[in-house]
Amino acid sequence: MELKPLEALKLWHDVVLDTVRRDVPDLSARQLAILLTVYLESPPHTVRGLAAKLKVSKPAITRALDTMGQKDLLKRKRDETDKRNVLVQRTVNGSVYLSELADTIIARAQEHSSS
Amino acid sequence: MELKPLEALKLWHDVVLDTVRRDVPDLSARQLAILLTVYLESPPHTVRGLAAKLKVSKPAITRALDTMGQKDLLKRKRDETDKRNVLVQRTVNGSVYLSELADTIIARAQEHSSS
DNA sequence: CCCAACCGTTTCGGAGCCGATTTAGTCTAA
DNA sequence: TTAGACTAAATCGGCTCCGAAACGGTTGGG
Repeated sequence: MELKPLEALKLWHDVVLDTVRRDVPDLSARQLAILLTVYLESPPHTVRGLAAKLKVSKPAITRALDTMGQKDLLKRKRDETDKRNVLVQRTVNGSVYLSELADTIIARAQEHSSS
Repeated sequence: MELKPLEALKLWHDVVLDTVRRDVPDLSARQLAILLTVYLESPPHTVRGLAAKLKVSKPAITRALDTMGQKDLLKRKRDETDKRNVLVQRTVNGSVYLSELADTIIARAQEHSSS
């Protein structure tokens, strides 16, 4: 995939504009980073691990999991082999959300390549 | 530019992760949308126009201009032909910021195309 | 001349997120 | 068995942002 600076920014502009406009559900950059990490990288995903990866505090991860859990984009599960850990797992709803995001990105990317 | 769903999400993941980690300067999705609109679309840009485009309230735009003005990413200018209007204009600093964002996107995109 | 319409900003109460610290539960090694 | 290490979650005060409504300044038509 080759991309020139102006094309890259236009792509970013269109997609960000889309996500801002359809206000439901509005995820912060941090929340989106968590969601994408859980769905794209290999498990297991713990609070501590995510905090280290994003370089933010653990409570920030816990709160993000709370809000995203309410929206059913992600779910918690106790690690039965070590009950101190919480494993972050995917949901059907979260898959749908990211699938739609991917569709948006692809659609916008094609618009720019054709122009 | 052709892009498969998984590649699109990986690209988004990497870039979002980059922006979350280097916390300075941290722009919300809304602020980034404003910044990109001002730099990519043809002027003039007014508060009212930006609010309509992003589908958010006018005070939200005013506040975003305050914070981004402090960071010297954007500047206000009174419209001399109609002093009710405020024109949003670009700055050198803002150009640099977006240029670096474009570099990040392009670098990540190339990584994925080579893999 | 004036008043209605328009502009961006400010005020207001409410909601959400922040990091640091504390709490409660679990595991492990001596 | 027990003390200490380690986990995630709960608490705390402080900060930022939110939209609705109110506000002052500007414009243009009647």
